[in-house]
Amino acid sequence: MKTAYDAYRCLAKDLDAYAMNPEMTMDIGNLHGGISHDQDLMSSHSPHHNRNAGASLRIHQDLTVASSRSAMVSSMASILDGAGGEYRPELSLPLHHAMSMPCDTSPPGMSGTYTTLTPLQPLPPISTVSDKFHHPHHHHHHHHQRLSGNVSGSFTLMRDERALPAMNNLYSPYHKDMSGMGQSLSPLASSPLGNGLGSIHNAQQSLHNYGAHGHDKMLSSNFDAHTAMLARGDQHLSRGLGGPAAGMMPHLNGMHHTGHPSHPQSHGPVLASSRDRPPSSSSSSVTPGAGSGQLEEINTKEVAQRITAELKRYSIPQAIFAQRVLCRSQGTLSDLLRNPKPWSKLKSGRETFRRMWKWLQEPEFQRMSALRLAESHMDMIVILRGFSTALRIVPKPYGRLEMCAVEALMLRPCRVPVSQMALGWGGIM
DNA sequence: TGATAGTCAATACT
DNA sequence: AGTATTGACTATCA
Repeated sequence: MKTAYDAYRCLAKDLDAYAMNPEMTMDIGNLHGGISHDQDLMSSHSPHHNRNAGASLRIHQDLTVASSRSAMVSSMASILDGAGGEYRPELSLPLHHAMSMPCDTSPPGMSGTYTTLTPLQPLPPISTVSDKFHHPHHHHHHHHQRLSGNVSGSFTLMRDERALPAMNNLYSPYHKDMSGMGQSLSPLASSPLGNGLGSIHNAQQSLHNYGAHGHDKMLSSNFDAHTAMLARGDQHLSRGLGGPAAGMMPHLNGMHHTGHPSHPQSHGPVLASSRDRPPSSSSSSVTPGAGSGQLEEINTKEVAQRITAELKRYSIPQAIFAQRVLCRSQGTLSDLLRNPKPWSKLKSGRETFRRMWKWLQEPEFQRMSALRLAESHMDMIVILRGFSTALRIVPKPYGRLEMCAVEALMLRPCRVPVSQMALGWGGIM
């Protein structure tokens, strides 16, 4: 805590200097100038139906009037409180654009390393997003705000989707007993999936970030681990690493247990073969081709079992999964998992099972990306001109402030040593 | 218009 | 805290 306090003192000192120096006094024109890089982004998205839009505006307003240290500091507090004061996952979804975001209607290209205070989007009808869900790789590198450009302004507010300890933070409460639960599913590293997606299933290396040794990491460690992982990016997908996460993938079409004869469970096929289909329902069902993702007949019972197992395995609450992956309520998910209807009897409800199924197929990294939304889209970086320190604001439910070295942020955003990045004080909320 | 499916939100339960 | 249950509501369809 002393370190945290020192960090605070450091910032306070900067802010004091800022307030005392007339030339550094924040001027609203510059303030807006500092943000204007992103105004097109902000205005191009509907802010309605979105409490985080309100949070963004509030930040803007708060910082606009902050002309002294106390005002600034209190603004930070209000940001933290206002943006995340209460956990409303149903409204915290769509700013996350990293890959598998089924609820996201925002245009691709917003999930850059630094995106500024972008309002959230309303949820689309479920039927409109399944394809996006299925092609998650296309939304991950764009609009990287150049910090160096922004720093020259008065100050900069950024949403930080890069640095995210998010994954670890999200899962940190859920890490208990990971080692024991790892046996519930086969840890096969490369599943010869019949749907042609097996090639991406090797790269589930990142699980170790929140696995057996992930839960007790400090924020700073999480930061580093995750950024490193993000930096590796797609390389993950082409490397057969067979890491601890290798057990994440479901077994489809009964092709499972590869290399793991000790697997205690025997799963039926997720995708029903043609002989399993009820004759009455087979007219629109096809055997899934590679990447078809839409027309396959899903073994709902099997999907339900595997989703249940995965949620248990990683201690992911139903509410989180339901909200962020399925855009459904906890009660709905619970019912679907416990009482899955046969595929042939489903109508629009098939979409929900498709989402579950697709989530099961996602590389682990993408799965977790889909689950870490709330924090990632509220993460922000505040950089004050002339300051060497940046504030990273992470509202509730993960509320905290972190201090970052601006230079480090600018130059090596994905490779900053943890020790330089996070001096934050936890437990502020 | 009634039957059915799908979902939510409240609430009970563990 | 997380999960299960349930009544109410809407949408769809015959």
